[in-house]
Amino acid sequence: MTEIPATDSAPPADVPPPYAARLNTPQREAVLTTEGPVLMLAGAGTGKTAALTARLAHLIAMRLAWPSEILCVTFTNKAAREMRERVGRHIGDAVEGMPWLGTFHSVCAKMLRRHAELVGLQSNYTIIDTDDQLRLLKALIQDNDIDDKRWPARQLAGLIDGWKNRGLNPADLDAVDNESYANGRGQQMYGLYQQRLKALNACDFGDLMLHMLNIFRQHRDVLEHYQKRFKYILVDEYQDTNAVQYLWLRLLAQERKNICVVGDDDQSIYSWRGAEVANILRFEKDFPGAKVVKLEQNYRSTPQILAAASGLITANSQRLGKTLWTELEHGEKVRVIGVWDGPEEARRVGEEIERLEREGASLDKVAILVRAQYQTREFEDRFIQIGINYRIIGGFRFYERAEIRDALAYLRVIAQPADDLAFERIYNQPKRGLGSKTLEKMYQHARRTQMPLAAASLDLAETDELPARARNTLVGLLQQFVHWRELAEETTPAELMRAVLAESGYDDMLAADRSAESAGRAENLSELARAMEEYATLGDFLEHVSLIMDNDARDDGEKVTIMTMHAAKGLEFDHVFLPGWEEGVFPSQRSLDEGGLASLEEERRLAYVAITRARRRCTILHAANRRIYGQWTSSIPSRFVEELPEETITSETTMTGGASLWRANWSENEDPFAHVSSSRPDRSSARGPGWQRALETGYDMKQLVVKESRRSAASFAASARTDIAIGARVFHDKFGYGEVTGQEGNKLTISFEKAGEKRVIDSFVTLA
DNA sequence: GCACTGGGGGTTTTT
DNA sequence: CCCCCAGTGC
Repeated sequence: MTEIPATDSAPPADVPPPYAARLNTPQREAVLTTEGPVLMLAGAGTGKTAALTARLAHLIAMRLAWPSEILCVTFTNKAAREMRERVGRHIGDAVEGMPWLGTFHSVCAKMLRRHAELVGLQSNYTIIDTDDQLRLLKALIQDNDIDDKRWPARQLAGLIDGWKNRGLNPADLDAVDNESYANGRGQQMYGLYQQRLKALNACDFGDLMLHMLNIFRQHRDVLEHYQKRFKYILVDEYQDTNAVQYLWLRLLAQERKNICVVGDDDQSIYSWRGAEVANILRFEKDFPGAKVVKLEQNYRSTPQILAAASGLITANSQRLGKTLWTELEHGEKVRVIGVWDGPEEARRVGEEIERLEREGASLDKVAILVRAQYQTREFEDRFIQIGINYRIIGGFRFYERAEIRDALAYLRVIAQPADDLAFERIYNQPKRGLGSKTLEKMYQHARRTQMPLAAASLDLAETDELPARARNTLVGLLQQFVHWRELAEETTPAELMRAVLAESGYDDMLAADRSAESAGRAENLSELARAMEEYATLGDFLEHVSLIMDNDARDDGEKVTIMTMHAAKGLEFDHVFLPGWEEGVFPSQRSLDEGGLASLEEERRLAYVAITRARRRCTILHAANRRIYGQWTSSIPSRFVEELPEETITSETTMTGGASLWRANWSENEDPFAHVSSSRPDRSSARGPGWQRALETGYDMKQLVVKESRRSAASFAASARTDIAIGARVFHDKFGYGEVTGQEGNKLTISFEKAGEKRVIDSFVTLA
C-alpha cells in the first residue's frame, strides 16, 4: 500500500501529534474533521490508508471515542489486517480493543451471532460458501422439477446473490426479478432456498448483510443500540459498496452522522457484483453538509505514468473529477509494445524481466496484470521454460481446495451435527461404499422425520431399509463422530483434526493415491492443521475459516507476481506489465457486447487501476494475433491504447504494424509468417530481412495503431487474401491439409483431413 | 459404485 | 483448447 509521504509542504500549526506529522494538508484535514460526514476522495496512490489510519489514531488519542466505539469497515480481510496493523503502530495494544474493525461481512457475522434468533437462526449458525450454496440450490431445483440444464444452479445463485446485494428479501421481488428465473419461479425458489438455509441453521455470505439489515429495520431497539455505540464510522473503498451495505451504513450513521467514507470513483471496478458507484456520487446528497476532501497528491508513480492514466480516464463521462499530481521526478514514458502473437508477448515480457533482473531489480516488485485468468497461462509456460520464478495469485484459493473442504466438512459435522451439507460432502469421502442409493434413502428419511441428515441416517441404520453392508458402514461412521465430539471437548482443534484425518481413513486414501496431486493435498492438510494451532475452540476456527478465505501464499523467495487487474487493486509494484490490450480481450468481449457504455467505462476504470499500480515503469503490450479457446483470431489494439495521451507513451513494435501491413510490404512467396507457426524456441533466425529492416527503421507504431484500430471489423475483411476461395485445398503447418469451407475476412474455416474443422487466419495457410 | 466418453461452456472476485 | 459434468456401460 501507499507509504506515508516523507515530505510535506504545509508547515504544522503546532507540534503535531505523531500520527499527523507526516500528513499533507488535505490528509490532515480529513483526519482532524472528526465531527459530521466526511467524504474523502482519494485518487490512486494518494495515501488514503495513511489518512484513514491517522484518523482512527486521532479519534482514540483525543479520547473522542474508545476503540470499541468505532466502526471501521473494509472489503477485504487483507485491507482489514493492514489497517489493524497500521493503527496498532500508532496506538499500540489499544488496537486489540477494536472489535468493530473488519470486513462488512465479519462485522455483520459478529452482530448476527448476538441477534440470530431475530431471524430464526441459532447463534452457532454455519456460514456456507459458494460451493455449498450451489449444491443446495441444485437439489432444490431438481426437487421442484425445473430443468437444470436450462436453468442452472449457477444462474439462480447469481440472481439470489444479486437480490441480496440489493437488500431484497423474497417478498420484495418485483415481477421482472421473478420472471428472470424459470419463467416466473424466481421468487418461489429464492423463498425455498431461504427456508432451507434456516432449517440448516445456516446462512450464505449475502445473508450476513441482509439479515442484519432486516434486523435493523424491524427492531428499532437493536438499531438504536448500535447507533449509540458507534460514535464514529469509517468506510474504506466506499465506491465498492453495494445497495445492502449502503442501506446498512446509512441506518447506522443516521443518528450521529459521524461517518467518514473513503473512495475513488475512478477505481470502481466491481459493479458486476453489485457495487454501485452511485453511492459515492451521491454521498453529499445523503449527508447534507458533508465535508469533501480530495487527496490528489500522488506519492507512488512517475509523472508519465500518472499522466497516461489520468489522460485515459478523462474519456469517462461519469466522474467526480480529480487531478492527480506528483512531486516525483520524471521517469520513463509508458511503453506500448506491439507484438505478433501471444507467445511472442510472453517471450518479450520474459526478456524484459530478465533485463530488469540484470539491472538489479527485485522480482517481488515486478507484476504482470491481466484482464482474465486465462491469460496467465502463456506467461506461466514461458516462465517455466526460461526459469523465472513467479507466483500466480487467484485461481483456487486455499480454502476452496477439495481436501481442505473435506477436512472442514468433518469438523463442521462434529461442531454442528445438523450441518447436512457438510455431512453429505463426507459421508462417502473417503470411499466407504455408500453411494447415491444410500444417500437417497437417507434424505427421504430425514425429510419424513424432520431430522438432520446425520441423525436420520443413524435412525435409518437401525431399520432394514438399507443393505447390511451400508448399515454397518453408516453406524460405524456415526459412532466415530460421537467419539470425535468427545475428543473435541478435551483436545485442541488442530489435534482433533489430525485425529479425524487419521481415523476416518482420509490420510490412508491420500497415501494410496499415486496421482501427482496427492502429495500436495497431504501438504495442504498439514498446513491447515498448522493454521488451526492458533485457535482455542473449534467454533472459533470455523468462524474464521468461513470468513477468511484468502491465502497469502507463503513467501519463499523473490517471484514475479502474475494476477488479474482486479486482484491488484490497492497494490503497487515498481514495474508493471500489462499484456493483452486488444479489443475483445481488454476491453473484454463481454463488456463490449453487453452492458453498453457503463460497462465500457468500467473497463476503462480497470485500465486506470492497472496503470496506476506502477511506481516506476509501466509496459503495455498488444498482439496482432491471439488464440482464444483454441482458435486463432486476429486482433486490433485496444481502444485504450489510443486513448493514452501521445506525449506520455513511446511505441514500438516487433512488426511493421498489423497483418495487413505485412501483406502490403511483402510478397506471398517470402512468407513472413513462417516463423510464427514454427515451434523453435528461438525464432529470431527465422525473421526475414524485412523484419530486421522494420526494426532498424523504427516504425512509428502509434500512427499505425491508430489507422489500424479505427477500422471496423468489416473493413478489416477487405484485406483478406484473394487467392483463396471456398473449396481450395490448403496446407497449414500445424493442422496439415484441408479444404476451405468458409471465409470471413481473413479468417478461414477449414475442414482438415486429420484435425477436423478449425478456424484459422488465412495467412497461416498456403495453397496446396 | 466406478471408469469412460461426449457435450457444453468458458470475464473480472470477496466474503 | 481444456475442464467439468452428466450420462452410459460394466
